Amino acid sequence: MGRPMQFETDTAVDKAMELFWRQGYAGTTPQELASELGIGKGSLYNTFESKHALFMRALRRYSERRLEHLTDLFLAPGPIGPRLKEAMIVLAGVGEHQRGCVMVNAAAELGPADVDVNRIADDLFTQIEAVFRQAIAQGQKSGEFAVDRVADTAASQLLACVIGLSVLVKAGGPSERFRGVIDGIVDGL
Amino acid sequence: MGRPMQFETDTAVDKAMELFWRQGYAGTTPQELASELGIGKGSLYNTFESKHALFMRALRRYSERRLEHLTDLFLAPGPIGPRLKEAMIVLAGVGEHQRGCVMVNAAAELGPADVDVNRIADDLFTQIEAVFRQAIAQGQKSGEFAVDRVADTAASQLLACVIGLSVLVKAGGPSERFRGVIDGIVDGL
DNA sequence: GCAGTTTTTGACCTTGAAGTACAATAACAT
DNA sequence: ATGTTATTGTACTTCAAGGTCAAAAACTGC
Repeated sequence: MGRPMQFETDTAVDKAMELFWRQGYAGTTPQELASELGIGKGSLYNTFESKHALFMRALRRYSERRLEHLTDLFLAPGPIGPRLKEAMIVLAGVGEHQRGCVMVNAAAELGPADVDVNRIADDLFTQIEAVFRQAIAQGQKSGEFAVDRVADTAASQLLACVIGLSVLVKAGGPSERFRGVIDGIVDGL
Repeated sequence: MGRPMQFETDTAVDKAMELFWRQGYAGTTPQELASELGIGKGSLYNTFESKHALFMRALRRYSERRLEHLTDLFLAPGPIGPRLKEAMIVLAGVGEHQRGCVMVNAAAELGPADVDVNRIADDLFTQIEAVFRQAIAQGQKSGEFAVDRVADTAASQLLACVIGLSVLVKAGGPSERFRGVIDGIVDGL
């Protein structure tokens, strides 16, 4: 059957994601990736078609992770407000050492110039927005939130806010303030 | 006294800003810059120390522009709400062909890895936030906005929202939705 | 243990980005 | 017209990013 692979592909993708997260796409070299994954550059290109392909794979993995986490939160019992706040804190990367959100970084760095990446980012944003919308609707039904707001627009607001916070987090600043913003916006629902 | 310069430095910085805006920092080559400015690479490096220096200069110029515009809006007469909305639309680049905001792009692309750029970005964000805070306070004093919100936190919210919108604008999407978000958040003040 | 197969490795190659040097050129003062 | 000084852009250097490849290594079946 030939020589078995000396490393797990999934683990490698995770590590790559971590590096891209910290350094961005252009700021990360194949050599650095190989070192980080503990493999040779040849293996890297043998396993992943290109740096770009690996990047997209890392982004997709990130999306899955985030959506999984969101779904879990959404299924949990109890008032929805605190869970919304928690979700926003995690998504924006508040308290997570100035990394922000990989997807936001990717969207801002590559933007429309890279249609593939752009599409992945857009998908994630859209799905997060949908989860927010459901959460808001649920909170309105249970009486936790006021019903005088359009869930749709409010969800977009939350999304924009989370994305903005992730940029501010990356630029650096007190977590206190960021939590305050999240509290304020969710308490206002 | 020797030969005078054949191009205006300020105009050149403006054009460079335009290019960086569209293509990002890493995505823009010195050759492209020279072509865009209509000069040779030699002149480029003779006038600006390096690509990085030119980039920072373009970012500073962008900051000045934006703050100037904000100040103008703030000094204008009439209700503050519409002006706030207008400011947010301009800052986020709504309806401006998927470019978003250069500073947000720069902060997300280079992040904490580039302390100089990071500082410029942080400065602009802080100043925009301050203007928002003043505007909100003014609106509260005039009775246009409710007084039950802390102007400080609300300003941070607006800032986060604007930044997030600029990312969403860059990723592409209907301007309609973005205007709706802005209307919603300002009308809720 | 040998054939056949797949993976690993690091040296190697190609390309283009970033920056430098300089000869030619242009504008000024006198 | 002439000397002087600054500007210009081509050509060149350097360096590393991104990717390839041949040879060695690790496995399976016979």
